[in-house]
Amino acid sequence: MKKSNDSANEENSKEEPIHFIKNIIEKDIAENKNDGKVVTRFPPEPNGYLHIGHAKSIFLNFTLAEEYGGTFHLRFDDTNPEKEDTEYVEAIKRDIKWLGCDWGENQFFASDYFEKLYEYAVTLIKKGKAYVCSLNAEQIREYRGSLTEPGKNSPYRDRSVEENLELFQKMRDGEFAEGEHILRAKIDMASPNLNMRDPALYRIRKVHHHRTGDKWCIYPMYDYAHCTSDAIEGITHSICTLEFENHRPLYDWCLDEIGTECHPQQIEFAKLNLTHVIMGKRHMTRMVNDKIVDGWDDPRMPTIAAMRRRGFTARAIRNLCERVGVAKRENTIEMALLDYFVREDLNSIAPRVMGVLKPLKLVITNYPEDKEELLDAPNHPTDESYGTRQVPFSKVLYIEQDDFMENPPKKYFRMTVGREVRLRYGYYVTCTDVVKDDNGEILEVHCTYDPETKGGSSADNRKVKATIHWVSAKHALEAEVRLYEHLFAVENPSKGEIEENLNPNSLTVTSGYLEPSVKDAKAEDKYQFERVGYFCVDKDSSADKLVFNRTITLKDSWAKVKKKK
RNA sequence: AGGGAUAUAGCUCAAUUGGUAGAGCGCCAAGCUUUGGCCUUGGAGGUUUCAGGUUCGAAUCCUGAUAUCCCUGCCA
Repeated sequence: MKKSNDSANEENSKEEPIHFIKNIIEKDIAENKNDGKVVTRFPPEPNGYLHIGHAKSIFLNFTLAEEYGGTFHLRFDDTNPEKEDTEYVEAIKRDIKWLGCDWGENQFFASDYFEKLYEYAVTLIKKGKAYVCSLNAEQIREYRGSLTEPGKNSPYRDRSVEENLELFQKMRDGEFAEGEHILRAKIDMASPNLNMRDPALYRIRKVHHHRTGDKWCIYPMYDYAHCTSDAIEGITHSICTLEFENHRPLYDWCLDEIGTECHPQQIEFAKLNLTHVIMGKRHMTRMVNDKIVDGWDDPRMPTIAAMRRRGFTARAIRNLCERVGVAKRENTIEMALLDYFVREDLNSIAPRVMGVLKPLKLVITNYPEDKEELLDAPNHPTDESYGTRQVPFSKVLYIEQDDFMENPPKKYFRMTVGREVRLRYGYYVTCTDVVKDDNGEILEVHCTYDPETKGGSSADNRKVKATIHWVSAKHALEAEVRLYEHLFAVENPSKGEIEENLNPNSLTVTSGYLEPSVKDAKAEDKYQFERVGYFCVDKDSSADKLVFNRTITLKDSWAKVKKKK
């Protein structure tokens, strides 16, 4: 366990890491900007499940508000009814709650502001800063110009305020077909920033909205709805990802021209990427629809729901997000770092049990045929509050196939003929011989035990090199065990070739023998199967059939030694 | 007439604002251990993208290159 006797030093090391957004906020507070208040928000579009990249943004916004005595809002950015659904709203809320970020009363929807946004648009029209354009989509694209060439003005750009007002009202009233007109900002068709070339503010969509129903047939665009929603909520720091950097001038333009009292500051940071996964929503949706994975919460997915099901903890995810920091540099985090935080947290909280995944029968020849004992075993190696349990012991056990070798290499110090090893919490046993079938396959291993070593230690203090785990065959529970590896075999799966880069071993379904103490385990219960890994009860588990997910293996330095040879 | 952003260890980030670069993970060792886990200690690993310049002194300031990412939805 980690210990430090230098309290000052420990205090320092516990401080939250500083980063450029905190610097901005601290400067703002020092200058009493926004009356020294901090209001942040997480603004998901309810059109898919949240992934670990979103988690970083959620933690960032939540902890910033928490740390500076501010407020954290959850606002659904539901301005595109074609893609959005309440199913996603519920899933998103569930995930954010699980992460431990409480938005309290501050749950909002951009769709709550549609009326206000409409009024703002009228304001812009009256100021001559917005106009109804009747070009079709293709024409608008042509008029926009290109990256290297300026665009040209729409022929409808100089419509009168009165005409614009009337047309916009009619758009709202449903008098036009989709695509017939849009409302555009009047900015600068020659701007080098394409977002400023008279961007669309409203489009006609005769679609049912999951919250407003059929009340509206015009819907605001992101650039217009996001800044105004932020302003309405009194957001002080509107944090988003790098790809919105080019949108910031438009964010500011809208609020300046509308003249909102509140003008939040948009700040961009680099989103989190992870090796061995694909996080793009489109691609994840495809993997779900094409049954490459078994749903959004397939434990191999990088979604919050999947990680939860897999057995990762919110704390591990949070520690990762804090550790990787906040910066503007594009980055891809090694999965090994996530693994580290998952192991770190699980090591401290997961009760220990014994389970054998690849069973090999071990017969203790000098142990009485019908004898059974209950052996005391601590549930946690360092935290006594976890208590102890009793594990049944008998003449015939299962041990792990990997824990016996007939012809062991150097440095292998588990069981082999003639060697004494310890059965965890049990006895010292010495292997005497091996029983094989006609093909030479090992069927069972025989050994003798030393009755004087009960509990796993000897009076003469003699050393054994190895301790191996076991399960009493007679008492063992059989369970389905799902073993997971990276979904993709390569670090950076190229997005076009999902199938080609899949890891064929990403899921192995097997069975295992577990000690009886896990009989009543419930979904999401987490254990360490000693010496094997961390496991979590799956939601598919039932009293009749236990199902465990392998969250992650233990670090295995023997595997490294073996590999080097 | 293109614009915006970013470059420091394998990965992710620091560097008190001009005083010869540090941390976590990863990697390699050793110690400890009733988990080959945990824990402890040590080590390797840097032309700070490059080239000039200013300065006693540059990751930091100046000039100029280069590389990578983002932007031409009536998506967000």
